[in-house]
Amino acid sequence: MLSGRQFKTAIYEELSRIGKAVASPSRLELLDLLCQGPRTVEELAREAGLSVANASQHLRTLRTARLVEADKNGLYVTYRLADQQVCAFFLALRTLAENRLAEIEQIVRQFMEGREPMEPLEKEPLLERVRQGAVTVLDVRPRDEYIAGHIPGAISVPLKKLEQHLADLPTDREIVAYCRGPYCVLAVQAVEALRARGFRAVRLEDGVPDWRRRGFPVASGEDRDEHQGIKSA
Amino acid sequence: MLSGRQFKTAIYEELSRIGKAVASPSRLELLDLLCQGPRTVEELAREAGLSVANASQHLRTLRTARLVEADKNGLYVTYRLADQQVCAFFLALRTLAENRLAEIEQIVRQFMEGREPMEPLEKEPLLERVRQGAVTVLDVRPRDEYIAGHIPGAISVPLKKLEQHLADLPTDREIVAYCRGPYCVLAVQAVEALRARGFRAVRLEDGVPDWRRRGFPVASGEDRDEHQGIKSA
DNA sequence: ATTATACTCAAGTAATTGCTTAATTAATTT
DNA sequence: AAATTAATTAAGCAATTACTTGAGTATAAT
Repeated sequence: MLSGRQFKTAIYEELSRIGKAVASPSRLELLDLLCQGPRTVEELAREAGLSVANASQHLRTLRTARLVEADKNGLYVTYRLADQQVCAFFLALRTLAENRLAEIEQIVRQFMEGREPMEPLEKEPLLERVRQGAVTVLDVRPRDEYIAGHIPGAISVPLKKLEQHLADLPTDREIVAYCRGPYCVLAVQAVEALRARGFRAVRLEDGVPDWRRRGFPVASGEDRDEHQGIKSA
Repeated sequence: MLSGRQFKTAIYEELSRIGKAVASPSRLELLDLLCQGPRTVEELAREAGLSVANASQHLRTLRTARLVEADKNGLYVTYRLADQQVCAFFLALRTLAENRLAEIEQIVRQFMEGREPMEPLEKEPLLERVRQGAVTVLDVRPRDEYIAGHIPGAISVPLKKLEQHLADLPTDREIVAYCRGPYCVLAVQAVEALRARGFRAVRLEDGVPDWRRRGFPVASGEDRDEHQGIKSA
């Protein structure tokens, strides 16, 4: 028979499993990456700047908290979020941090200083134009992440392959680049590269998880070449 | 100038401040209590079963993460959530844990075993009856928490004073008791006491934060004696 | 079979965290 | 002024956590 105190202790102990899982910067980065789609240990480790052994251990921690799941195909172990709710929770944590910790805005400002402003003055109109397909939308993440989920109508142009696709991009039309979310630097670099070559480009801070949270539809799979008349390889 | 890696490291470091804050069972219990309303250090320590010094330290940690704020009136320091969003975040964490960690359900089952079932078979109809005022609703938390926020129409009968109010309670009408939420034992004890005395009583698992999350209105301040014709002291 | 690859596990260590006790500060009461 | 109360802080210790290195396992390629 459990006493009231024992009961509460046991319950909060369980709740803290989730808390402990998100108490590490590395694990938060891994979760953020997994919000983009499933990945192998090696890829996650590389993206997050961790040793493979270290990433593996962090992933085990996340798995014990039941936030992620893994399965093995051949040599590779692919990790993925155990549930979309985990992504929603990550976004809730991120948003809470953004609202409560002024330091975050400061870090972003510090990173952006010296660069030209690349977000449009007003965010809502941009979202509306993206939603209506009134602009050319570039998904500059690695191809796998695009396939796992992307903004409908967006074309996949991984940052690394941007050079090869410059000829296909419109010079007269506004280009909107997005990547994983507000703290991903891929779209920032894409916009810089595009502007340096004379394109009209802006960055959308939202990633697919943010887009989904707004209630907007998400497409998945390969893109079909009907979009904006561009083939991406 | 911040490199991409430095930027990410700094950002995830910040995000982890929130994670670290909720990585401890004691701090989660304190947050849960603060979701009910502002409290002094001593009260929080007593409710959470912590020494005052220990509670004070945990509260400092929560304050460094900007999740709570404190101000001093005379000898007393009153802590409160820095924002309602913090309560929403706590609920999100709790719900995620409930969905992902089967152990929680097991702990609840273990606690409830041997007791008569006190939740109604269907939860939605109960909520509807509570909302319509079709039942007598008892708030069995300490009076301060009732004043900070309660279900409209509920009357304040702190568990400790339940005995004194038995005469005022209806014997023919269903009584619904609620407290802080699903892991608070006050309403469980209240229902047991009421049933032992022949009342028809059920427990509502929701606390005020859960109720608010459903989008239902929350009342605050002293109750007026028009409700159910009962005066509570 | 041997080698290579992707990943996990174990051991070791440095750093951090959690809790206690005791001292200290700040405001109030006597 | 002295004593009391609420809360914070400091010191100290045990427990936990984070990361590295090196070994071990499972699968695939040669």
